[in-house]
Amino acid sequence: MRRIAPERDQLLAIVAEVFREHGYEGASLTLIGEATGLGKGSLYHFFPGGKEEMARAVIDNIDGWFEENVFAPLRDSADPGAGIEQMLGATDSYFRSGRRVCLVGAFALDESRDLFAGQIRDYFGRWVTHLADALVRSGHGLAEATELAEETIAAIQGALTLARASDDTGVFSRALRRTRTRLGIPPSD
Amino acid sequence: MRRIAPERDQLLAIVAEVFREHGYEGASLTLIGEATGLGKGSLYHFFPGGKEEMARAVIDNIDGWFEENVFAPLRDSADPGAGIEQMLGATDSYFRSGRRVCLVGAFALDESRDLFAGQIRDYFGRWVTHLADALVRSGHGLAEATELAEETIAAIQGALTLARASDDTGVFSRALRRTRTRLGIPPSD
DNA sequence: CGGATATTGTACCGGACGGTACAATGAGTC
DNA sequence: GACTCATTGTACCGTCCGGTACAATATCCG
Repeated sequence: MRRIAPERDQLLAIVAEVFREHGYEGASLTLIGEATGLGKGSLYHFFPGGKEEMARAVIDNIDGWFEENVFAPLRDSADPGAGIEQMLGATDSYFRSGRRVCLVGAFALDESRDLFAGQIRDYFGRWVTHLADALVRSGHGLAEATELAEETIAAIQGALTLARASDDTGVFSRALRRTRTRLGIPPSD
Repeated sequence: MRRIAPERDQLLAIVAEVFREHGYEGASLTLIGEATGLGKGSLYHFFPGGKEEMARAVIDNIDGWFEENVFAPLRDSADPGAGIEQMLGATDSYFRSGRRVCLVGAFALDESRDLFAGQIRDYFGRWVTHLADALVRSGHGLAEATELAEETIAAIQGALTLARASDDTGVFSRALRRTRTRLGIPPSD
């Protein structure tokens, strides 16, 4: 019986960082090898499908993290407002207040989208849906909740782009603060 | 005396499209050659600095287009509201209602940002500044106008990401509609 | 121990990459 | 026509790309 190695998460996190910083095309196997300390032999042992499988596993891993730390609070919190606040906190810490970029968002922009279209659509779709659900449960109408949710996720993604473009994490913090206000969450600081 | 070839704009537009679709790394000289119908000889004749100079020229060209069609109306329109409406119209048509991606935004996300950091910061900085100016002239306080401007550009960028991720141009249209409402511009349709 | 299986390092593959060299062609000018 | 200079096609460069092959080594388990 084989154990599921817990280091796999750590490995995927490192690979994710390479994809995040260099994009799908820019993340060469050499870079991935250097970052992980693994040679091609090992890399292809863990990911026989090569680079594409690595990226797919990375997206799945990110998706799982969001499922657990972002979507679950939205879905399961008795108080939808508290769930939304948990989501915003998790989002802020995940993106390191805008110092980190959204890998899925970056993949969505260039041609690598074609390879991972399903996973990308899923990730954003579930984020919007779960947030909209929470908003409905906190009293909004369905149509308004859906628009508000879509607006929120777009605001986060846009703030990441702008924060990185201007090299100013303030952009991201301000975007999150505005989001809290708009969604009726009491400001955290 | 040499004429400034008017075809240069057209050439840059084609090269821009390749960068837009494939990203900086993904846009190979072969792809650029095929799209433009030019061999390497011609390409390196027009851009002795190679791919990097091509990208720089493309960003400059885009910047020029925005200067003329987006920033100028914001700056020069007697009625700031009309200027903002012109900016939104130009933005919608430039991004083809979300079918097209923002090249500068895409460059901002991956490592190619390091090469073009100045140009990227400039592009977004001027966009935000000019919009904030117009908002001040239409009666907002400076602080509020700045936040509103930053929020607007982030909303546009995020909507582009989301539209592309979900393959749904409705995302972009809805974002523009919300922006009009938030900025106090009467809806156009 | 032994044997099986998981993991690794290394050498190698064909092809594409960005870039260069340069001779041939084109077009405008006197 | 002859000179000039812009433009182009082509062949080539060294390097890195993603991927494969495979033998050597760990690791686990009986």
